[in-house]
Amino acid sequence: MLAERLDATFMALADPTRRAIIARLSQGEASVMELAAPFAMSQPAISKHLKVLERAGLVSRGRDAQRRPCRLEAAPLREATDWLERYRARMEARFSRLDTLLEEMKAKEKRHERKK
Amino acid sequence: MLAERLDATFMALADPTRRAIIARLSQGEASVMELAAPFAMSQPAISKHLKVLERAGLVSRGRDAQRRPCRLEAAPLREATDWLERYRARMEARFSRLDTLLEEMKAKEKRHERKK
DNA sequence: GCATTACATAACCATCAGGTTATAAAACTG
DNA sequence: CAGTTTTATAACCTGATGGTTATGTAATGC
Repeated sequence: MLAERLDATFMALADPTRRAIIARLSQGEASVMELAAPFAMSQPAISKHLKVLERAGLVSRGRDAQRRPCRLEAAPLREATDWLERYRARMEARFSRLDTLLEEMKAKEKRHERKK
Repeated sequence: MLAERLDATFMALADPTRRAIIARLSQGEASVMELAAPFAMSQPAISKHLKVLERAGLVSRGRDAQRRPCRLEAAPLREATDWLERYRARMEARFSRLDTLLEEMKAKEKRHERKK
């Protein structure tokens, strides 16, 4: 289901370490050691973060001798962007259609009804 | 700091109930009761979700008698989208520049170096 | 075969997220 | 003023997150 993928994707994106890993991987593959280097954090911690990213489908891994190179996957990023864009568009459409005014009128009306 | 706002925003988006609330609010303001209605969940639970959304700046609230109407805010949605787009673009640029091939060549070279 | 490198897994711990019920508070209603 | 509606807060529980250290495992190099 889409909802669960979005759960996993947004959850994965909600951590600065994981976003930094994504930023790094957007410039090309990297091994776990390479990814861990910039952080003041143990290697298992990075492995855990990678598993979270993998679970969300954001990262896939290959094999090169002992290394497990990580590659960024586009699909979940696209799904997340699509979701955001959809509701941003909907909101802005409402705004530009001046529904805001209509809405306020309706709100005042409701208030009136309740008072009656 | 930007990172903390992104933390809060993505974290807020990582829950299906909160995404449903955002979807609802993209069509106009709503009170807490109205937002709670579709869910099999207590009112305090919804209030908590709203507080999370508010902390991320995704939702702001007004006052109409006892009601606290919720309004969706565009800024954090835009920041989140921008972040996603940035790295998606970077990744796709790399792809279309055929860096993938260069990368594989470099990878093989490295493997060679290590073996030497 | 043995040591090394790169990574994964297990066990553990503290904190937080997401829900509950019960209660308080704030504003209207009659 | 008393009662109702709407929302917030407090106290509590359970399970998941994010980190640690210690250990296991798979592939390579000598």
